[in-house]
Amino acid sequence: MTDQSVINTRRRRPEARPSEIIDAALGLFARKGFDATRMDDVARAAGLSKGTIYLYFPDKTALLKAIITKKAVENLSSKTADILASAQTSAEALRKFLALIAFNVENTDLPNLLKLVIAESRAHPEIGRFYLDSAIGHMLPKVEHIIAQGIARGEFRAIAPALAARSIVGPMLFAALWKAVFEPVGAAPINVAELAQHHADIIIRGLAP
Amino acid sequence: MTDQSVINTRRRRPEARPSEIIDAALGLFARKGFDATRMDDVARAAGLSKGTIYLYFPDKTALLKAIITKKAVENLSSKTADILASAQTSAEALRKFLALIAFNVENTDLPNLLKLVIAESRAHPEIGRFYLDSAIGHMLPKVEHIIAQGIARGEFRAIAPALAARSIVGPMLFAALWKAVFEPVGAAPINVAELAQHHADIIIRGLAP
Amino acid sequence: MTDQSVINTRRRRPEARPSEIIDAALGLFARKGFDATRMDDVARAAGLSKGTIYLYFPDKTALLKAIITKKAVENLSSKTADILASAQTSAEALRKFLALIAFNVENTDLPNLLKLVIAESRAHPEIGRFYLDSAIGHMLPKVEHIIAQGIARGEFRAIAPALAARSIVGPMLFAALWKAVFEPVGAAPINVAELAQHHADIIIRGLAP
Amino acid sequence: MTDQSVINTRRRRPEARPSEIIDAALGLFARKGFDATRMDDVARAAGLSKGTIYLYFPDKTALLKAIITKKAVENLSSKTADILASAQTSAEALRKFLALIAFNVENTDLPNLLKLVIAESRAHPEIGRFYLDSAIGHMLPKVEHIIAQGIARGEFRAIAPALAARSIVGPMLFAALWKAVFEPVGAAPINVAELAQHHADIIIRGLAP
DNA sequence: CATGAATGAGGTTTCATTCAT
DNA sequence: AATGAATGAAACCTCATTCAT
Repeated sequence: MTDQSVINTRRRRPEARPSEIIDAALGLFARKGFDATRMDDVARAAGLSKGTIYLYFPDKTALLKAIITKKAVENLSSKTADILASAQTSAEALRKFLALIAFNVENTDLPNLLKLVIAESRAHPEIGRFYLDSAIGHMLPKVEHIIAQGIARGEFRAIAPALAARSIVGPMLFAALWKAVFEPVGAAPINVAELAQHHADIIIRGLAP
Repeated sequence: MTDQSVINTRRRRPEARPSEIIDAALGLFARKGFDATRMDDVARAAGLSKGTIYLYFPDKTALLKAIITKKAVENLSSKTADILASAQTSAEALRKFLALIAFNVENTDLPNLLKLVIAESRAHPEIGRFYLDSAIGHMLPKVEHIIAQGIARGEFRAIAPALAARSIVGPMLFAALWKAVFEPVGAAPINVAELAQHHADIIIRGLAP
Repeated sequence: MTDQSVINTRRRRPEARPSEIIDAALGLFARKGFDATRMDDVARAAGLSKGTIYLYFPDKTALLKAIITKKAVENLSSKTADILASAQTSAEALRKFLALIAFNVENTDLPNLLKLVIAESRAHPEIGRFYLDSAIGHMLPKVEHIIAQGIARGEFRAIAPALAARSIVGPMLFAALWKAVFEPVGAAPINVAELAQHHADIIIRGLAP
Repeated sequence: MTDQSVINTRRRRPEARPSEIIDAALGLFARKGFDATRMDDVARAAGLSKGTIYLYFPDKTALLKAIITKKAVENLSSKTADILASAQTSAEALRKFLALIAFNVENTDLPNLLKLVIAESRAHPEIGRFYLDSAIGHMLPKVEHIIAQGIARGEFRAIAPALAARSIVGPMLFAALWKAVFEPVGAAPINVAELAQHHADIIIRGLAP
């Protein structure tokens, strides 16, 4: 009708800017890699001009860090807690946990995020460190806790929870990288949910007293 | 001591040159990443001048491919076959296989190679494809074969070998990336051999009829 | 003589930029040759930095092509048509045409442009082709037309217009290359206007019935 | 049928080496241009190794100069003199001269040599100067002499020999460049002998008293 | 004489970052 | 706040030239 209807860049809630930029950038970084993505590409994808990005992020690396920070926390399922709490047995908790990870692997940026962290952590150690602290540092203990609880309840035999946890999440890492790295170059798609369920079967039997 | 000890690089081309360059490059690519490594760095690390590299490799990408090719094949344990053949039971084969992978993860370039493949496969899809075909395409079938054999022998219950194989190798992938990605940024070192053994325990019990 | 007089190159992009670059480049390419001219030289001559050139031309070759395109068209005397139209006789048209070419040889970039085309057409065949199509492809037919008209009018005897045309323009080519190639290395300057007039005399007599 | 029969590089008359190199180089310089020709290409074309060239020529430019020197002199028809001497009239001399040039344009390296000189004379002024002195400096005076003689004999009207000479050779220059520059990029081939003859007709009529 | 492996200076091009508007 | 023209450092790669054999 009037100018009102024109989506004016200068009028859009500017508080949302950083988030818009981050989303645009993750898409590109994940698809093309950090180095191969130009700041110009990010700007265009965010509907802004190159210079504007620098009003919100001091440099390209800061943008990468912001992405990891935001997405790692987002994926860091606040849901996890709820879902686990609702499980009646440790075996059920394990199944639900693996199903949740599988869902994230199949439906979120998690695989690409992981790939990004792996690829860039040498050049930007803080990235690796941050992901280690926030994402992994939160996940592994939860699994270890499930195991320990299962042992305490007599559901599982006495094994080392730290090692078992890695036995449990390893195949999910496998699935994530398969999706992010190998499927794009022609590997047969993997059914992550099925793998998670099958893996849970083996593990739960393997942990039985 | 004397001039004798000075290695003259203008000596006649040793057949070993390409291999020397590859080794020097893998170290740098793994430590600093492909893009962040300058051809000059590679040259210096190999004790040569920049131009000399180009006598053996047409460009930087070719060097990367050569590394993957050589190292993937090297790590592609010709030993695997022998070792597996010597196993009396499928369970033993599984243990030996995991121990072998663990050994490679702890003592060879495998983790760095893997990280390199993951990091560069988007920019250079042939790299990912090649690794998929050569390394992974050889490993997974072997594990699947062990499982299938175990089922046939009545050692294992009837499960899907393809899925079980991923349950088995997943934690080794976890270990490799832990070493290559997270230990360098401060994560606690992982005892891969122990993890492998522990994982084998769980899996073998989990597969029991 | 204050800061006012300092031209700020960070000013908003003037539409004239490409033209400024082209002019600067032609001077250098003609003086030093295409290969021997560094993009840095062009940039400095245009009062810009190296990178800026690439905002307007994708690469060095594109710059060369743009020069040829612009200058060939510029020299492609739109005037030719007018001037020829005003001639009462074919002989007069011939004289005027030769005088016009002579003027261009003495007062425009034509000789240097020609030299550039000759020098670079092997490495960049499109350059040669383009010049052939645009410059030469327009000039020769005009001359042939004058001849044909002269024959039709009975001013000239019946000869092959295509061959006669080459007899007519040849010495102008000679003059252009003399100026561009040999005068710079010490040859005695040539009076092109005089040569044109003298040549017209010979030709017109030579074509008389 | 002993080693004798084996063409041994090290045994071939080494006095001929420079000449062999020059011939190989001219072919390449003419076909690909001076800058685009690698010393390696020259070496291979001459059946030698790169280093060997440097035993005969101090650098690439020296090789270019040697080519111009040798070929300019070769084309500098010692024959010209004889042929001209045999002419009964100045008109006949003119015809013979033009026919000779046409022959050279069609059957020798002359066009490519000319193109080479034009292309390289700015970067290597001695080249241009040398060609000016030797080739052109010998040719033009001969033509001027024919004209002067014709005037003296009453065959031609009184015109300026220097200017007339340029009217005469111009179209041959045109033909040479047409062959070397424009035919390779798709121009219709020119019949040089025919042009020479036709041109001679026009000129001789044009010079008639 | 001849070789060819080795060198390293030098040029084009890219792109993160700056800054006048 | 936003723009986008301008910058210039940095990196790949080429190839004339050298020199140990």
